Amino acid sequence: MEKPILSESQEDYLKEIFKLRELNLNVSMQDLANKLNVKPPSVTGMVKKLCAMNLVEHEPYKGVQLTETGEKIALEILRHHRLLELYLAKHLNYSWDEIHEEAERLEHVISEKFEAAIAELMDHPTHDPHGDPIPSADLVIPDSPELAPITLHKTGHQLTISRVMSQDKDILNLLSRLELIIGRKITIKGNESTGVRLKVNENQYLIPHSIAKLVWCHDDEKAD
Amino acid sequence: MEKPILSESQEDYLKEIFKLRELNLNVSMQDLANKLNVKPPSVTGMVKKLCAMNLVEHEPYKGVQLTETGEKIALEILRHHRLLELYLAKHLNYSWDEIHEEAERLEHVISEKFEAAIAELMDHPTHDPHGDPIPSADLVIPDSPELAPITLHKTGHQLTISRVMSQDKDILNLLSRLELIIGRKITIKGNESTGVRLKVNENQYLIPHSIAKLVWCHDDEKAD
DNA sequence: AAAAATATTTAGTTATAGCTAATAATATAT
DNA sequence: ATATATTATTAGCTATAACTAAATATTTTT
Repeated sequence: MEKPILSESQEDYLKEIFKLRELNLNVSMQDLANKLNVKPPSVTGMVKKLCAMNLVEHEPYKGVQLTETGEKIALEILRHHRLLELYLAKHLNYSWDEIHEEAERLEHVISEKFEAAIAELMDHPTHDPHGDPIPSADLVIPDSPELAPITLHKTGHQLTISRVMSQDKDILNLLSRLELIIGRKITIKGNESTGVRLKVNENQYLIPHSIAKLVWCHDDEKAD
Repeated sequence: MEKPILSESQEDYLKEIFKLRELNLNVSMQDLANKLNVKPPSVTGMVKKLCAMNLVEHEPYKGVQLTETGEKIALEILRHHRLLELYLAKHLNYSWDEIHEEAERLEHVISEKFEAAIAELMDHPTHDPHGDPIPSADLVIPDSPELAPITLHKTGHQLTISRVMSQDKDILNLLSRLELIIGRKITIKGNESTGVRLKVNENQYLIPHSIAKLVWCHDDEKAD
């Protein structure tokens, strides 16, 4: 079965289904409509089309999921996106909060050649600047260390920030002003009703749970 | 007057009108249809739309031309395209014949930030790998030395290849196999009915006029 | 088990940008 | 000046991917 030619819109649907599936158990039409900024009837129409192309399967009220072919395509786009994000940051001096938008547009138009060229140039990286894993050229997602959001880690342990689950400019800006960036070592000082108290480079902050749960860390004191 | 938001298709129309205007005196609907690979009625429709947006002017049977605003946009796209071509060649190891296609897709989606970043990185270049002038950031086309196609130069004079008027893969491949590339010094040995006899690096070739007229040169023996 | 709330689909519309077939306008050649 | 050829437009169609309003199906709550 050769690779079908898809519109950018269709690629976005596949990508979103993949990303939502990683989080939730099932992906509703509503979920998709929200993420893609379209109305539910548009989703019905497109999902129907993708079903006919054997890229997704859909059981009403139970969820949408990708077929093997659909997943391959989603991973391809995700690889483009994440390679591009890293490339923009490393080679074109983009800041953390600028890379997502640009990659979002470029991911659909770069050729295999372009993909290979930047991957090569960066020595086949496995993670992008947000800590998201970059699917390999043969579309396998690399293993990541065992991660959990700050909110689920034990008080007192030293953690390494390894992934940030947001692409929102304002949130990313806030996090980088607080120095809560990939690779930074932090310690949880306390978990209060108003938020989590952190020690970061000798400073202490209280950050709300809504922010804390976006920051995923590795526990340096837990052998695994 | 702020910059209108255009579709990629509309950008392509403006770009083609600009490029054709550089060559011909007037640009017919047919010319546009040919270059853009669409049928004449599609051109009528789109030109009408662009007229309404004050980006082009059209007198039937006399030609289409860009307004000032239209030209600004065309130059912007051309700048994207040519910067990208050079960038792909210099930083991602693309060969001469591969850059055009990729740039054709990327030119519509890169941001001002991306444009500025690669321009900066390459130290604000004035010409792309085909010798085409790159409009400056404020959209002025840089001066080029006085150029003419090989077919119009004098026999015996030493010439420097400065611009190649084709984006066709096969032609570019042929030219690079003959070492007829930007910067190469050549001498015209004779002008025959079958073609032009050239000396290139100790070798001599006879190249057909159809190819010779695509290769534009500067006459090193003529002071200007 | 019925009512209410939520989720999904259907029906019909819009905009963009192409297309073909046929017509009209202009330019060129006899 | 008339006929022919060329160029351009009109009318009407197609596909994609959105949309709204209304209807239907399912799940959840009471």
